[in-house]
Amino acid sequence: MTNIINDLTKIVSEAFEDCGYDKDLGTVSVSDRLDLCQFQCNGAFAGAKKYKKAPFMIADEVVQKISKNEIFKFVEMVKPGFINITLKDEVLLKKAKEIASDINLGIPQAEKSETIVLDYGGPNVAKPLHIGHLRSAIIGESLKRIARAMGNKVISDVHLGDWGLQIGLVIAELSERNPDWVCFSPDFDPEKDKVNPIDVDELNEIYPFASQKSKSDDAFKEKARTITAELQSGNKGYIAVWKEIMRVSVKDLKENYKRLYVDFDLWYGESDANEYVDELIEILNKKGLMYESDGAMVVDVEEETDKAPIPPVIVKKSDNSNIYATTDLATIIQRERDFSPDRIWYVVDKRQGLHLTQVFRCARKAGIVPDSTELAHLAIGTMNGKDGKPYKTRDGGVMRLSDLINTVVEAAYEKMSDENFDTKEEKREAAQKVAVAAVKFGDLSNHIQKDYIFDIDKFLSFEGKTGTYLIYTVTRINSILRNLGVNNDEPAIFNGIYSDIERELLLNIILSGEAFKHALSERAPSVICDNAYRLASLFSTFYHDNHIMGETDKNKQSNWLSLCILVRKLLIKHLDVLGIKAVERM
RNA sequence: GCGCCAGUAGCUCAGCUGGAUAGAGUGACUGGCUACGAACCAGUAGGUCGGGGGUUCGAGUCCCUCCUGGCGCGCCA
Repeated sequence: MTNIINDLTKIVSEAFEDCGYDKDLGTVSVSDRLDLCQFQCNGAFAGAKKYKKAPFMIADEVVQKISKNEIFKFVEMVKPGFINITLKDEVLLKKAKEIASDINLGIPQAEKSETIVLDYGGPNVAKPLHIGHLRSAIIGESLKRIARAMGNKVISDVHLGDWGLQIGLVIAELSERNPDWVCFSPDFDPEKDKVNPIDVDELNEIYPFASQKSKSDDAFKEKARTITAELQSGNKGYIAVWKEIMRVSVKDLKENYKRLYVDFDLWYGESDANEYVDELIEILNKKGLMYESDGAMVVDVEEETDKAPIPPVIVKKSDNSNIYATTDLATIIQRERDFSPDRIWYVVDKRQGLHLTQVFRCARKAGIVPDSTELAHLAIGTMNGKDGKPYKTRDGGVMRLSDLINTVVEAAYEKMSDENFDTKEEKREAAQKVAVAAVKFGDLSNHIQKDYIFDIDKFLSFEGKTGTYLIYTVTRINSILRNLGVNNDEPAIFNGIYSDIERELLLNIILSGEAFKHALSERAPSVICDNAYRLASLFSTFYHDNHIMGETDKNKQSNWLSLCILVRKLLIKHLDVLGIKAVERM
């Protein structure tokens, strides 16, 4: 499956070279003036500087060289030096046919498949998911799917926050509320003693309570710190209650992520890196990187080119317990050992930028990953309220993720009419998919690293550039195919272009592979959102202008049906990598 | 204080390595359902791209400077 932009670039580059110019000038891109042409090359401008020659003269020479190529409807020089290209319709039709019969629908496949560890989600155990967790989860999920769709191996890891002070706080609070629990007794024996069960709702309530308490109660805070340190060094009772917290919490997290169609290959957490901590410390010692400072053990990570001082990274706290930098570094050792990844991506809030910079630098200095392994922080922006500050509900709390989803599901359910469904269950299921589409598209269409305003009305609006519009477009195609009894995967017959809008739609179909390329290289699901919307929007115009079912010219009709089938498949593919499911009816 | 990011239509945002007439959605106004699903389509109005310098044949995009906002800056994650 060849790529049209590459093909054109090759032709134009060779022409530049034949004329005695640098071939790199021949880069062809999609035209930003579709009224003038489909593709353009602006290399003559750069060439003009280099060769001290008027750009139109260079462009003219290049155009002369390629004007006879039979794939062009026309290729021309436009002053002051643009090279404008438009392809013959047959070329577009042939390309569309290739895409329709390609299992990857023209999505370019990696020449060399890479192994990518993708770290996203990052929820803390014992803490319910709130809307602040939405972004990392669905952006990470989408990047995973995009990378896989392009032929890479991706291992996703939820990387639970399960080993730090927050666990110490929860255990401390549990021990104050339930001093009689057997796991808090000094003679606790994990072999024969059974841990008391914990209720998920109580667990969800405890963390914010304990967190608040530690701010005013120093003795309690100290207790939590001690428990954290003892847990990390293997206290049997604490380990047992920790396991119970994990069991309850992970079950709850899994249910929540499942509703969002977010899933992970690995449910590892910070605790899983624990067994690599000694090795980490040994490496840092052996290389002489670690030294004592104010009672803590630290590693310098400053570099000469830094514009601002970067503080050393703390790898052991003064009480010898581990901090998140420790587990993050140990986790890198673990990942390197298990997967030897080409890349490790962290889909994490951008406010952790400094921390990850420190960790990455320390990892490089310690040599725990090869230089060729990319360590990247895919920084995500903060979700703010309409006042520009981190979002709070009316009563000042945080909104649970499950509440957000429930609200949107309800609204979607109300909007749908019963007659489209045989059963209530079917309708409920569709409402769930529509709601996820609305929420995900609403978030993913924003740039990942930019802060954005959380506005529940935006997620509840099912009109315009929304996820709902995309699946609505699919259901309209479904209707036509259903009414005519046409199979979804009938072989494509592209026998002509009967209107300008079809030409534009075909061009967009052919260029969709570029969007995937761009989305992966920029790690930007929003590029997929834009392309999906453009496809759906062009299709809608075409749909309004032409009545497919009533068309009497059978050639035309079968051509249009092929277009419907291909657009449907491609839209579903776009939705799939966004983590959105289409529906038959809505 | 230092560093990073941002400032584009009433609102929310696109704009790829500088290129032709700065684009969407939404809101406002207008038109279109006795043809495949109107959660749709077509159109109108709305912008000195934060201010000021500079580089360039050409700047929303690059450089300098100022203003405004957000975030980060050692034992939380």
